[in-house]
Amino acid sequence: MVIGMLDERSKQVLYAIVQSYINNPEPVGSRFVTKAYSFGFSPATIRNIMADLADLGFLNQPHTSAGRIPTDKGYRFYVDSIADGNSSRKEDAGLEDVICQFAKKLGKMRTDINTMFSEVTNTLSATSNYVGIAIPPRPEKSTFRKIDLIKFKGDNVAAILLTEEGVIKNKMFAADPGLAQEDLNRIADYLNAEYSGYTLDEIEHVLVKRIKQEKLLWDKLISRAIRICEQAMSFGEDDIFVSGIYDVMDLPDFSDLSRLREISKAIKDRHLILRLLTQLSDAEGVQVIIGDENPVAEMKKFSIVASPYKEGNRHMGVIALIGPTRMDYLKAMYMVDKFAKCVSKTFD
Amino acid sequence: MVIGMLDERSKQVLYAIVQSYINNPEPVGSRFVTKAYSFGFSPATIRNIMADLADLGFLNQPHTSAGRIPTDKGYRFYVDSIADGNSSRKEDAGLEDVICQFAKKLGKMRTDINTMFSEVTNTLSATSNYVGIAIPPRPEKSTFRKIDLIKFKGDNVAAILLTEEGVIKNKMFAADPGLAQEDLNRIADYLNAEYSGYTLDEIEHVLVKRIKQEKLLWDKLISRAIRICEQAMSFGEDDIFVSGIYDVMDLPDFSDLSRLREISKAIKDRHLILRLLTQLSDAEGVQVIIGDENPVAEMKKFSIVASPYKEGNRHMGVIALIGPTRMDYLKAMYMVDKFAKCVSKTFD
DNA sequence: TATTAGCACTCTATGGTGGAGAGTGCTAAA
DNA sequence: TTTAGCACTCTCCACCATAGAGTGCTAATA
Repeated sequence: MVIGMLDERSKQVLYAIVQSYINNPEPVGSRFVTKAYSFGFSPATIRNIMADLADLGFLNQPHTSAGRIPTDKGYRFYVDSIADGNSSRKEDAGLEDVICQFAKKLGKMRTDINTMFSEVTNTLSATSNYVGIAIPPRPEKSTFRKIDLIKFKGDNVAAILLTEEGVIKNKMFAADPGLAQEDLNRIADYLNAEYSGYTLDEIEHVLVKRIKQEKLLWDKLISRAIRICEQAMSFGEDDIFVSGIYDVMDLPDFSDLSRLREISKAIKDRHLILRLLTQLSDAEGVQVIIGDENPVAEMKKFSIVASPYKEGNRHMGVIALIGPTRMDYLKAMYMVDKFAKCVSKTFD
Repeated sequence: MVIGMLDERSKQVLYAIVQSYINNPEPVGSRFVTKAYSFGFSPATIRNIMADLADLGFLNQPHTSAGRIPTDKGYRFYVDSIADGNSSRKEDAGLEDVICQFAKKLGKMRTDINTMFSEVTNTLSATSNYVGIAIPPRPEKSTFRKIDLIKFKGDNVAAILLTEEGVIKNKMFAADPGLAQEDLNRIADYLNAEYSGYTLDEIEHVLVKRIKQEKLLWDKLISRAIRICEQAMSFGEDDIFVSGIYDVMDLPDFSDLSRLREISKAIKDRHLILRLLTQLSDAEGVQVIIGDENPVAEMKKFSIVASPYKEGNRHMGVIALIGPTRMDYLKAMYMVDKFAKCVSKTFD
């Protein structure tokens, strides 16, 4: 069942069929293959090859007298061929243009990271018609820049945190009663002076350690201060950026509602996506997960094309596209790759 | 064409038909009306009444031999009847429960305003199956609490602004080269000391005035500082919170893709919604816009139920539901009203 | 005069039929 | 090894007939 089993001719036919099906989602017949791609063979020969490919599990038949459509394994072959450099991407001036425009825009844009990432996913999904996803730099991994603690009515305290990377997070929590704004200022000053330059991970580590020490010391005042520090610095799950449910409706693959329901169900649970994609964030270059290869049950009918972006050598997050298994992998991989590189560049 | 034209009996029949159609979206026949609602009349009589109602434009016939469905005008009658207090809302324990739970949750929740509003729209859309929308307090109208200016690489400056109401906004902009963090600190201190308690509107007013004055004075340093103030304080269009495209797919009204496309197109343009709903924010109580009544062309096939929320007597923003014209207006109006009141309460 | 029973009529929805078309697999010939 | 030919299968679509729901109208009724 290895690709090695296929001779050159079979590979070409398989590649052609997958490509054709990606171009328009209709079962591919032997006659069509001979016509559209001029191998020097008759439909009958192609039929034999196709029968073999079906036996090997690369192709499927919706019913006896229909053409063939690729299986997930077929798509996998296609993607691997692309990755091996056999891609013959026809120049798409429009696409180049979009990417070029986007790169310029990112270069000029002076905004916080949130705006940037929603720009990324919007452009991604609008030009690909797939669902664009971006995972911003994990706050725990990013370096502390500044924190503000501000008192609100009813002993509530707002903490606003800014990282070196431009991530701004905020939360509100209830503090001990009777805490004055000056106390908060002192605590904030302390944090800003002491911990600037550390990653949030490291800071939390230190704080937890100090809380333990302090238990022994039993100093009420310091205890209170440290507790507040801890609360102020611990931010929940990060947002992830998703866009393109609207765009995906234009695809023939989602021309019936049930499929649309499935994909929206799949992307509704952001934890799932977060977990899945963060696993990919340590890998190098563009990754592709095709249909059934996906460990997440809800996504076994879709494909994911993802690439990490980096600051220098540090892997920060992931940019991805989710679409039907009948995805234009060539385009998707190209786009995700370019976009990830654009984002990496803005971090340097 | 006034409702006054209808006698009591016609009104009852119309009300019954609209209610029935809202309950399940099938054309309502005369036979059904007599059976389900026990007026003391035969189908033939009801038929006459229905024919009259159709002539007056309250009902429509999909085709000659089908029952009647309400027109927008029919729904308008229904909504007005509800507003007149003729509503006979049957107790829905589940709904009461959701609202009660939600009120408790809001009371306990110590979060920033963003989290609160996404909570609001999520709950709204999940329990109604319509699209939930919230417009947070307009930042220009809210009172300035604190600003932070922080220098980033390449002369970029991050401005983080906090209002009395708990709105946190941030932006990044390019400042004059060579501006040190201390300068920014001084500017921020000045703003915080001088303008705390003013609304952002007022502050901008003052700043613009000072810029004009300063043109005469021609003092470079002050000029620079004021310019930065202005940039730092001017925040773009506000976010609006939208959720429930997923939920809307469960409605029979959107069982075909084209309708789904339409509504997603309609809510995609947030400026449009923002403009539309802010117009409603000065009104009192729950407002209903039905189908064709909507000035926005893209929304003429949908209905909007909206209510402003307030801090004290000041109108802050709007909470709304968008759904098909065949909406459960009774439920939607009830929910939007309650939710708006909940939100108002948390501001006090 | 208002209401109702009866009835013919209209339109939709459903299910069955048959033919066209597309594509296959197999066999036998080149 | 490749190809032409052919029987076979399955889908799609148009067509038709029928059942059913609901109407509008008319004439009878209270």
